[in-house]
Amino acid sequence: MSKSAVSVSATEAVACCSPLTAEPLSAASAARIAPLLKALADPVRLRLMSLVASHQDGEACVCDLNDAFDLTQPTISHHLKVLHEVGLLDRAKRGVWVYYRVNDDALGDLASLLGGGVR
Amino acid sequence: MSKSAVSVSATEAVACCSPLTAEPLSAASAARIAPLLKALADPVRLRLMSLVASHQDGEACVCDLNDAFDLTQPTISHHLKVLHEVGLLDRAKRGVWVYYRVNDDALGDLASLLGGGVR
DNA sequence: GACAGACATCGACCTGCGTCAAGATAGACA
DNA sequence: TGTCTATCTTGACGCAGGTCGATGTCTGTC
Repeated sequence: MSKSAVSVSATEAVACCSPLTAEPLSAASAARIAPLLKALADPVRLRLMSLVASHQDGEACVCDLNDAFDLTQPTISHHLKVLHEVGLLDRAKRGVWVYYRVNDDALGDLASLLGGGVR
Repeated sequence: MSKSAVSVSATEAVACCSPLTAEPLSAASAARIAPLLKALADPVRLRLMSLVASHQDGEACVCDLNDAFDLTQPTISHHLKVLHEVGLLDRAKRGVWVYYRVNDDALGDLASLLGGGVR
């Protein structure tokens, strides 16, 4: 699987040479990774990820997230959808409420790509 | 020209903040970090970073980078400028040629933010 | 069955970004 | 000094993306 460009063994990643710096990225790999970064490259979505991740039990209800921003509910819903579509957030509907949870694997892979995460 | 010192220290921008999953990110912190991610959130710039980092001696000339893409030289120059302005790439002009080098601290701090790694 | 609340989707507006062609700048060399 | 080469800057175009108001869908309650 070509995903190896992203999910490189974290133990091999050293401070001096992260996967990104180890060898030239192929155009295909770059095209696959860029959307993940683009999804994170927004202040609102960055805070959403952080809010969800640091929330109790690691998951947060949309109603909680709405209150943290001066934005309308559709806008928050849109940002959550973007994060969900790239795989950074998982969705779970329980009754009337919808809960979001951070996908640690996806986030970890990105960290490995940039700097190796483990130092 | 007097506007050569546009670039900010990417290290300062990130170093202030704890990992994404530890506690909610402030709006100010998110606004500082998002531009860094946005600079990386482009397939061309992702490959440029990778090409520069994995090049001999860790630095690459613009002429080398142009050949790796089906884009015009001004477009490559534009992308390099974006990466330089957020502090992800360092610039050095020697004679006619301009060499770019990856700022490892900036990349490492981004990775720490995403992966929760403590330095 | 009808109503109310939580969340998603749709359509529209406006800003920002990637790209290119053309011109400008700076160092090297005769 | 003048010319050549390598690179950067400017201006313009088209498209993608963030935001909002209005509307739709689903679930639980009376």
